[in-house]
Amino acid sequence: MERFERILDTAERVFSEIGYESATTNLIAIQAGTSVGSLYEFFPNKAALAVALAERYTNRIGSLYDTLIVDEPNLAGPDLVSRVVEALDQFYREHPGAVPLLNGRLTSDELAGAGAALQRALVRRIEAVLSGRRSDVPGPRRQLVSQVIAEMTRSLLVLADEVPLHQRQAVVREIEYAIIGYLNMSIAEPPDHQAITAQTAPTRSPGPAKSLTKPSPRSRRATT
Amino acid sequence: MERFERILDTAERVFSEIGYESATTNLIAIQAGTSVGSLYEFFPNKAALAVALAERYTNRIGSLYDTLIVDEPNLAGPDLVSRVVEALDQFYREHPGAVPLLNGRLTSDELAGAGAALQRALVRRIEAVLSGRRSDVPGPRRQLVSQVIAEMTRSLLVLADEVPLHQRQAVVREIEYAIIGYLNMSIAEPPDHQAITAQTAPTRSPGPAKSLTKPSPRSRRATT
DNA sequence: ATGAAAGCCGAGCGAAGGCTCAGGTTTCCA
DNA sequence: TGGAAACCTGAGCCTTCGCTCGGCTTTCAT
Repeated sequence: MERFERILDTAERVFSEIGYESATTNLIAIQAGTSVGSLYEFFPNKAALAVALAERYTNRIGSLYDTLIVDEPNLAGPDLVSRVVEALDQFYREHPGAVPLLNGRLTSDELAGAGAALQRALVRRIEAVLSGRRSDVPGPRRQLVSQVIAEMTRSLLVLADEVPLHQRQAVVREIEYAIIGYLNMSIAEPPDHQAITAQTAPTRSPGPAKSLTKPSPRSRRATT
Repeated sequence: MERFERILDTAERVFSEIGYESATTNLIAIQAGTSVGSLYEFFPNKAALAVALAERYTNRIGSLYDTLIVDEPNLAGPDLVSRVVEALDQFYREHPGAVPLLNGRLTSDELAGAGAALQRALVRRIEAVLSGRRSDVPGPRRQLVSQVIAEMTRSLLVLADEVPLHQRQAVVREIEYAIIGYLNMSIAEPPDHQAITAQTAPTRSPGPAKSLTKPSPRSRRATT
């Protein structure tokens, strides 16, 4: 195996085991069966290790999306959401180091940028799907909705990752409900042919805002 | 002003300006018009500053929730969501330091615990509201749903905080749609009288999973 | 006025760890 | 086999803070 790859894989393991901050370049080098000196032949500094890792993850996740999204232009929305969310969950299960690295649980500097890059890449892909399927929704709004979906997915997958293992699948399912529910609420099919023409954010239109989720009268408690 | 308070307020400002990691205890002391020595009279170490700050924020946000939630047992769901989300948004606008401090954009150790404590407190409150209003939903599921709502709120408020100022309000509105949409999807009123009796997670029930969000046939693109 | 107790100060100690570079080892051609 | 170029090594340099502590200043009772 190439030295470069071996160092990077070791860094992945060490970071995921003890965290980026606690990991020392010396430890990574030794665990990789080499020395700090050699490590610094390949990586100009410690952060570069994390950045390289983040890029590797980002590329893989990007491909994942492309496989799932581009290849299935006819899949129903909810099914597509399920697929993508479950694939991402699987990816994070297989690469536990990716969660803290890409989702900012570590100090700022160049690392924050790596996580942000992944988010941007995903937002772009979600936006592409939305454009293809819901051209009735104005562009700027599609972008906003894509950002929100990407963020919901990211943060709820982190939650799934933190929750006890036997609850993980349940949380993942909730992510799907959350995304579908949000889509229904925010860019529901126009009531009549093409009613929605508002700009970025329809001042109050999308949600009928009926007293959904309100208790049925009979079950209301006598509080007071 | 008490020395203790002045130091804490200065720490709040310095942390929010240059971040927890970059902030040195010397700088905080000097900016507070005192010396490191005195700072360490009040706080046993640097982390204690952040923890004290986090506790102050947590208490205030807790009260905020209580004011909004406990006092309004009859408000319709969507209106309650609006209120809470907008109040939280306002709080974060007024206390920019609270966002990174409570939402983990900083290194682990005792700080992670502070953010987690806030989340737990909020989950508990959301769960209380849900219990009062939707006693038809099984307890464990209410807890899961509460966790998801708390997490959505947290992460999307962070997004609102990162987005250009003129988009902030739009993102906040999306948070409301997301929560309402999720509630509709995950714990919709039982179709008939009380159909849902499943345990933690109804294997596939909540979402009708019809092809919502699918394009109307006419607008489907010709992507091969 | 005086002494001592309480409070405050900040130079600098010590630990941690990222990174360097002088020297050692290996490779490989002649 | 000689030798030199390429490669590898890790002891330790050097910087950066968190935190301490010996001494200075203020306060206040006598």
